[in-house]
Amino acid sequence: MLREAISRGGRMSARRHPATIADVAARAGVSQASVSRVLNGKPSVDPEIVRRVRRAVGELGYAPSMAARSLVHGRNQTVAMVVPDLGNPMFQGILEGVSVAAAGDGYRVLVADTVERVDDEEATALEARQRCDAVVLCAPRLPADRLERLVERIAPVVVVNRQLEAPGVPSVGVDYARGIRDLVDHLVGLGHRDLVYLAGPEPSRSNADRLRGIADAEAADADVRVRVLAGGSGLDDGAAAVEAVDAARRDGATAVMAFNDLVALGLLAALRRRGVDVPGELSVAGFDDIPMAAYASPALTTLSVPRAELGAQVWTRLRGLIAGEPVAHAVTFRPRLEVRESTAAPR
Amino acid sequence: MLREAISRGGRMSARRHPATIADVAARAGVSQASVSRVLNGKPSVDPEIVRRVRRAVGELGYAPSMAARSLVHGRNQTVAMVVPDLGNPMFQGILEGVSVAAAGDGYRVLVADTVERVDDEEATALEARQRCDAVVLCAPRLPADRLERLVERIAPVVVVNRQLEAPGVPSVGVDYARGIRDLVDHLVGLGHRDLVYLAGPEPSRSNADRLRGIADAEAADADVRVRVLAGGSGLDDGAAAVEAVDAARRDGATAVMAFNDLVALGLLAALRRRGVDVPGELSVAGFDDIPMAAYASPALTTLSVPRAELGAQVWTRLRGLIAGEPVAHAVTFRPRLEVRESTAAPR
DNA sequence: CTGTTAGCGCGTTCAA
DNA sequence: TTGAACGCGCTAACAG
Repeated sequence: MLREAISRGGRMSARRHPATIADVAARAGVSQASVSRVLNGKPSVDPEIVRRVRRAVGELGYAPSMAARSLVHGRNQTVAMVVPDLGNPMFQGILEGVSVAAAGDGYRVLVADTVERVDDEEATALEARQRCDAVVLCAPRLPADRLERLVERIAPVVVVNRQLEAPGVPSVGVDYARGIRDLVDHLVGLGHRDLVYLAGPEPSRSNADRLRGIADAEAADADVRVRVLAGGSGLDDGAAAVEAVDAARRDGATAVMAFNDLVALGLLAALRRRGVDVPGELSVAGFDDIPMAAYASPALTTLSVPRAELGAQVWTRLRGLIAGEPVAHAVTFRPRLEVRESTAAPR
Repeated sequence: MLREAISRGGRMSARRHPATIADVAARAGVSQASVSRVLNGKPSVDPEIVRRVRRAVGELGYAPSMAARSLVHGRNQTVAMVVPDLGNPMFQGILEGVSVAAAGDGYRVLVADTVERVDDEEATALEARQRCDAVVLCAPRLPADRLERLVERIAPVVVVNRQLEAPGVPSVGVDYARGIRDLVDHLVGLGHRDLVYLAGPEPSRSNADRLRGIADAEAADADVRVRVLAGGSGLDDGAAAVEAVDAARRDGATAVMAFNDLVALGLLAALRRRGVDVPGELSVAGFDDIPMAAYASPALTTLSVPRAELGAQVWTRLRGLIAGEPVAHAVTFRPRLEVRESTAAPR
C-alpha cells in the first residue's frame, strides 16, 4: 500500500518540490508570519495556533529553506576553514576542534583545502568568505604583506599561527620560538652541545619562528651550536634527510630537532634501517605531539601543542567577531615539553 | 561624481554593506538584468555594456550574494560530508579526496563530525542536508534499517563503506571481507595456522565484513583457526589489547590481524615494550595502509585501500546525482596486500 | 496576538 | 539586445 501511495504520484501532501512556509500556512489555516513565529519560538503565540502549525509541519514534512533564511539574515551559520594541507595532523586537529566547538553554537565549517598551492590561497579564501560568515585562515607560507591585505578583505577572520601587525584581527597560535628554546634547553641539559635542526618548508612562517628561537638559544649559550639542515614537513622528508643527518652525526652532532613529529618519525625509521641507535648514538625530538609520537620506537620526545583547545579558542574568537563584539587579543600557547625515550645524554 | 560618492559617507565605494547588483547597475547606467547577463557570461551583450559593467564591478568591489543565488537556483554548490570521527586517517583521506575533486567542479564540502555519537547521526545528516545540495554519508555503525530510512530522506546521497538494499543510492566502499581473506591467505602461506583477529568496534559494519571474511577463510581451510579478541579502532585500543594478545601467543597463536593500522601500530608499540619480537615471535598486520604504516618498526604489513581515489569516486557519483543523471552502480575497491616486515614465517 | 506588506539580492521571464 | 517586472522562501515592520 505504501507502494501504491508512491505510484499514485506521491504520498498525501507530497509535492514534487519541498514544502514551503506558504504550504504550511495554508494547511494550518494561518498566515505565513504565524508559521514563522512558531518555528522561531517567538514568545506570544496562541497555543492553538502553535498546535495547528506543528501539525501541518509534521504532515508536510516541512523544513525551512536555509537559502531564504540566509538571504534575509545575511548570515549562513557557516564558517570556512582554509588550510594548506588537510593531510597534516596539525590542521586536522584544529579542524576537528573548530568543528565541534562551532557545532555547539549551531555553526558548521566548510573546508577549503588549498593543496599547498600558495598562489591560490587568496582566491580560495576570498571565495570561501563569500559562502560563509567568517573564515579561519591557516596560511603558513603566505608572505606577510599579502596576508595583511588578504585578512582585511575577508574579515571577520581569525588567523592561525601568524602574528599580524594590524590590530582587529585576532590570531591564535603556538609560540614555536619559545618551544624550540625549551627543547634546546632540555638537550643542553642532557649534555648535548652540537645539535642539528631539520628545517621545515622554507617559506613557512612557523619554520622561521623556530629558527628565531634557535638563534636566540645559540646567542644565549656560546658553546651550543646548531646546524640547520633542509628537511620538510612530512614522513618522507624526514626519511629523505637521513643521509645528511647521519653525516652530521659522524661529524660530531649528537641530537636532532625535527620541524615536526612527522619528520621526526620518518627520520627515526630511516635511522633504524641504517642501524643508528636512538637515543644511544643520536637523540631525536619532534614538534606537535601527534598521537603517534607516544607510540613510536623509541617513544618520541616532542613539544605538545593543544590542538583541540586551539581549535576551541579559534571558534570563541570567531564567534565574537561574528557577533560584532570587540576583538579579543591574540593568544599564543606555549608548547609543553614532553620528554620520552628518543632523547638522552650523549655518550 | 567621484567626489560625490566620497562625501556620501566614507571612502569611495565603501558602503557599510556590500554592494548589490543594483548598485552596479546604477553605476554602470544599465539594468540589473544586463549586469546579471554580463556576470554570467551570457552570449549576446553589447561589448560596450560589458565594459561598463566590468568597470563598475571593479570600482565597487562587487561580489554576488551567494545566498540570493542559492535561493534562486535552489542550489548551494556545497555538499556535506558526515563522518563519525575526523580523527580517523581513513575519513581524513576520503574527505581530502572528495574535497579536491569537488573543488574542481566549483563545489565545496561542509564537514559534519558526529563525534562517534551514533544517536545523533540522523539528526546531523538531516541538518547537513538542509544546508547542502547533497551529502556523503559515512556511518559505519548506524543499524541497517535506520540507514535505509535515512538515505531516502537525505537524497541525493552517496554512502561510504555500506552496502544498501535499495537501489538508487550509489555507494562506494572497500571489500573488507575480501581483503582480510587475502591477508589470511598470506599468513597461511607463510605457515601460520593459529591466528588472532583484533576486532574493531562491535557495531561497525566494516568490522562485521572482516569477520565474515574470516569466517569464510576458516570454512575454506579446516586447519586454520582464528581467535577473535576485542580491540577497538585507535592506537590506545591496540596497546590496551597487548595482554590478551600475548596470552593468545603463549597459547599458540602466531599471528595477529588488527582491525586497522592504528590498532596494529598501538599493539606493535606495546609488544615491543613487552619484549615480544615482531615478526620473530609474532606476526602483526594492519588494514588501511595509512602513511605511517611504512615507517613503523617493523614496517607494517597491511592492506592498502586507495583513499584518495575513493574520495574521487564518491564525488563523481555525487555530481551525477546532483545533475539528475541515472545513478551509477555501487563500486567497491579490493584492498591490495602490502607485505612488509611485520609478518614472517612462524618459527 | 494575528495578518498584511515589504523587502533581502539575484535570475529570468516577457515585451519592447 | 535591453529593461521592467516578477518570484525564489523567509523574516521584520506595521497595522488591525
